[in-house]
Amino acid sequence: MKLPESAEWVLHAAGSLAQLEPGGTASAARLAEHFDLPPAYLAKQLQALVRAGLFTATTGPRGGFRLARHPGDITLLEIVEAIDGTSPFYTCNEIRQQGRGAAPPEQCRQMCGLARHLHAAEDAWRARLAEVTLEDIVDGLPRGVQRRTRELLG
Amino acid sequence: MKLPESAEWVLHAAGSLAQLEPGGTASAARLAEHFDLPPAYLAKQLQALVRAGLFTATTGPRGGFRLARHPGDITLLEIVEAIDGTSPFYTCNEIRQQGRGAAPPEQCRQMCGLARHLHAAEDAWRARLAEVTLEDIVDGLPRGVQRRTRELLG
DNA sequence: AAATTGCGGATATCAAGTATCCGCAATAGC
DNA sequence: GCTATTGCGGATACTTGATATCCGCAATTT
Ligand code: SF4
Ligand code: SF4
Repeated sequence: MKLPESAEWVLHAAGSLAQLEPGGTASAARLAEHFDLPPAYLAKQLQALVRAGLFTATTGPRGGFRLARHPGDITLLEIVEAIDGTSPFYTCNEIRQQGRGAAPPEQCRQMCGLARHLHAAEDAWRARLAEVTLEDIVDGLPRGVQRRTRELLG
Repeated sequence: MKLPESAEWVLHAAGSLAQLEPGGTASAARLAEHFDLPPAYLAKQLQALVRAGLFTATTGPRGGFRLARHPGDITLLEIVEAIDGTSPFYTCNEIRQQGRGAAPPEQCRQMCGLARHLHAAEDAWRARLAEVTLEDIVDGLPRGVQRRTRELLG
């Protein structure tokens, strides 16, 4: 039950892009250097954000990644799910219908309390992440950080 | 980002014990048979609940596991954490302080927005699971299930 | 004493995340 | 056009944690 470390990476990458002037672009190599991360692997993870429609990529010199939408329109949940997927933490394998204590199917029409509560908890997690946008993150930055990011990355 | 399958197993095992008469006991072998699960591995996972203080184990014939507390006093969160641990989904590795864009330490006194929101989401998940007890689960069972569980497991 | 059961350790297997490399296509600048 | 830069996808290792089994030992019931 852990987010892949690459989730942290892309969250920071997205946060950095959001600090640039609108439409600002940074290459995978530049971002890897900025955070001291393995360039090849980071590049591969960033591609997942492109597939998810959060980043736009351009090839060639002066190319790289930029946000596909306004920072206020990209939530942390979208970024996390682009890397980690949308499959639930808890998957009910209907073990109550197997083995000696197998319950008859007519008792399994609806999800039991276990599965319901586990999914509800998961929804609470997702809902909380869906409330926060990249713009919120940038706005919460300490004074001077954004200027520095632009200097180094821009 | 997935709960181990064994979490599902012990949740069902705990739920089954909660359906027995107070203090009711079932061996690992019996529970494995009940749900058609690998006996050796299930036994090992059940031991983790004993270490967590949720189950009490007795050796010898007619021995096995029973709830250490009243079902109304055992939450789903405790069961999940006994298996999955309490370490956070998101661990901040302070990557903002590494690489070319390393931020000066005086800007890193407090947790940034990223880490704060990720942790808040996690807390929402935990809080939701902490609200539900085994008693709630048993109470929500369809009519007749508890009687059947007692017959088969008791 | 014998059978049952939990406990801890050692070990093997499997899946997912981490990490690298390659060839290819697209683009910018000359 | 030529070249350098950059993203893209596939193939391939490596590492880690979860799954799974087995063993000897201790405790308890009969
Ligand atoms: S529906 Fe509920 S009782 Fe049935 S297997 Fe899923 S979690 Fe268990
Ligand atoms: S505190 Fe925030 S900015 Fe710093 S490394 Fe952690 S998540 Fe990133």
